[in-house]
Amino acid sequence: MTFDRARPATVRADQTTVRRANLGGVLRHIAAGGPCSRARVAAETGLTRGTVSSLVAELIDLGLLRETGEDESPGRVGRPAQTLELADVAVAVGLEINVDYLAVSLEDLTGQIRYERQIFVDNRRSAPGPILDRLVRMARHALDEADRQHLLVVGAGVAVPGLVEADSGVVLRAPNLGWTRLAVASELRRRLPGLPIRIENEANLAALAEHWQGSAKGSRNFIFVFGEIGVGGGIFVDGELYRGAHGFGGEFGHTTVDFAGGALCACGSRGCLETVIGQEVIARACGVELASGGRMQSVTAELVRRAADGDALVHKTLDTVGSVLGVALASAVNLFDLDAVVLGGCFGPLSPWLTESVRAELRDRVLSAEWSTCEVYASALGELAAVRGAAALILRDVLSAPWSVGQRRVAVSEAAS
Amino acid sequence: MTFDRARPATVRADQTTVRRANLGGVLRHIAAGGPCSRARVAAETGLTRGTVSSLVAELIDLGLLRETGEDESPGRVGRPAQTLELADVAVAVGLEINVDYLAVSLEDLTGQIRYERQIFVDNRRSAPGPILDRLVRMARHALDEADRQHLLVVGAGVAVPGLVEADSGVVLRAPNLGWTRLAVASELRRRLPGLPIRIENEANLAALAEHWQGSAKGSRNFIFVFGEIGVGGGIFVDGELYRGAHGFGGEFGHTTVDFAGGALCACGSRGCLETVIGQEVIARACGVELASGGRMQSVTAELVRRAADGDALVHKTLDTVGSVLGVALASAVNLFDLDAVVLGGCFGPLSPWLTESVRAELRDRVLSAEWSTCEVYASALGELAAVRGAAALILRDVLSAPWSVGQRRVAVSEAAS
DNA sequence: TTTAGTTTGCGCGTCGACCATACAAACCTG
DNA sequence: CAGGTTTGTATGGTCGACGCGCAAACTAAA
Repeated sequence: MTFDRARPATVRADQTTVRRANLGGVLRHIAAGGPCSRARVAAETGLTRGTVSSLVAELIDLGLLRETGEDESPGRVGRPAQTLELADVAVAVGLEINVDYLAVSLEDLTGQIRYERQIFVDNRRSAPGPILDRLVRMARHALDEADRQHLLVVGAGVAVPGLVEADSGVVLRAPNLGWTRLAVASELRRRLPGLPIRIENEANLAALAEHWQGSAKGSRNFIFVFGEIGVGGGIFVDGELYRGAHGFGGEFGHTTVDFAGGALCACGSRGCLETVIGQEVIARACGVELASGGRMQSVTAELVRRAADGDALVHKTLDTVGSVLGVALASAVNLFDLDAVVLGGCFGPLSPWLTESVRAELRDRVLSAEWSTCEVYASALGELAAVRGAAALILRDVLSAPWSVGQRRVAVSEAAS
Repeated sequence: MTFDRARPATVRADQTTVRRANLGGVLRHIAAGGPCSRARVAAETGLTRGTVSSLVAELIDLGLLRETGEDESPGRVGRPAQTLELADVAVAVGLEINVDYLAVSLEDLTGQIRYERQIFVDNRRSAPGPILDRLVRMARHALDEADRQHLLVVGAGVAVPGLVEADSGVVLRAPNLGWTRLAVASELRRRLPGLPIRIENEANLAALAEHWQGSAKGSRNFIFVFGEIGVGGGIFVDGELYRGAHGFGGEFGHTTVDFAGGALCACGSRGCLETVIGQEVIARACGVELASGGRMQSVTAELVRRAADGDALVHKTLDTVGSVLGVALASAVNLFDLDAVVLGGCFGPLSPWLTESVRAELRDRVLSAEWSTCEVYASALGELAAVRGAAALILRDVLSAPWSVGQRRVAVSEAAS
């Protein structure tokens, strides 16, 4: 092969590299460990108190930290510590485009939701343009609300149910919306100039949300499984969302589970996991009618009701679903060496009747099960996961690159005008 | 969950961090891009010529770079450039423990093999102690040879066919050797004091070797599939070996391919890929006799011979093997978003009769196939892959942390005495 | 042969960032 | 109220990269 000298192997390191690394380090330390004094940050990071003071001053200046009075613990000797915690001024906009609804949220660095709206529309019947227009109107309302609450908007994340090329922000394929090769990021940037925007797959973002504020808060390596009409997946590796070479990673729903053929999948292939344990398939197997145009949540609710009532057919079906899911998960866990599984989408509410069979398969089939058990949890965020993840995507950017807030601030104040 | 403040979120950055990053950056730039002048390195990395001079001086001092005369290209104006290239002084020891042989090698930073030995022994019949003793004797011979060639040994990597806990250097399970919970790293360190030693799974190391000097040289995201009695896998993500939470990642051979039950696997589960396309299974399906105690390579050779002769049964079997492999690979590619597959072990020589069906399944089943094709290659290193990977593991450490060579040098001169 | 032009590699002063140290402020204890 | 303790800030020192200038070495052309 030929070497491309154009792309340098590593970016050159610099004094500013050091400063940025430590700025981020201190901020993340407080974000992960909770309120904390300068002296304690210094002791725990290995930096000097002086250096920490300087870094903290800059972070306060950026609007990311704030001093919240003195440490009041009784019996403490010495000069009282000034407690530092995350400021709740910086917020990100979360946007979600889904098959039967649009959603927007405003979430601050501490994980508090400051604003939230959801409207139900059948996006299968609309062209992309009007959908994006409607989404932008919702985003503008959120920006106005941020203004009213004197919040500092640092960017917007967008969740899309499809294959997203993360770098370019192009949705390559969203089968349930009927989209192909749609440049969502640039379309939105044109309509919301100055606002940093990132697009991601909804399952990935739901995984991010579960890691940010949900069931996977303590886990650095887990898979989030997202049951809807299709089955999605989002994988965390070493505390970071796994994207892969082009950002297509984590496509768990198209794991082959029927090697002998199987039903035709929306992806064009056969025997995919989602043709066996997709929500519609489960509903049909349980004898639950799918009202045309009816919302899928009501189907899930009906399944939960019957399962709770002890419906034998539902129990049997869910046992099988759990087993198939567990077997497919075991293969993924063997490949990724994960320590948790989070069940989301329709699998969340149904988890009481799924986890046992999932656990059993993981126990039997994961090679390292003897030395590291892989836990199974239900989603803590439910339907909100994807929107929250969309906001969290941007908030995590802030945590990893706090200095960027300087530029973001300028950009957004222009966008609001 | 509770936060553990003990482990700092990020290591603190420092001026030495900068120096080290740039030291590594310059070294890797030359390693990846080939011989190069200081001025060119400066232009391509973004560092100043002065800074590059200083860094290069230190790298030459460490024995990692050398000046090799002037650039002789005719018609060049200006002062002639002094060409820099990797020095061939720093070498790593590669060690391999396998079922029916032990191997050792000495490989320098440029990828040249400076020494190599392989002895055939049936390690299934020996206790771990004598095996390690024998391996250590082979390693000592290699160290002597390094001394004779005036080479600088920077460490040793060890390939083991089993589940390895990378951090601790404990082999948790090596079914074909009958090992459980064996602290290989510390055993070897005791016998070879002062020599930095790292243990890894053989498939992971074979993947590393293919990336270092083999078929996957240009690919940053690929899976290496290793067909032996069992089926192993090694995955590269973003140019780095993927390890996962505990170092157990990449266990591709235990992907479930028979959801209806299937044959019992050595791992205790059923329906694993290796029960369907393991080398013994293939041989049996092709009607090739397995001489008890005979070496597996001869079986592969026989299969290749028959396939080349046009044996219909072999062709049909390999078609099926390729399809099953392809389907399992497609699931892995959907999860990891890879852009290449490398077939190794017995799949390497058999690849002419496998790749087509593997490619077909990937084309049909990989969700992103339309936008990023996943190439299929045969291993370039064959049986040597794992030993070479073991050495490469250490050599990559040197590339990513060149300053550590200072300490390594001292350590090894003691070990040699 | 001389002169101009180009490129390379090195030396020197500057700047930015962290460290070590010292010190004042604030609190507890007796 | 004095002494001890802890916190946060200020000051000089060191380290590493940057920018600039310069000598060296070579080509091209008069």
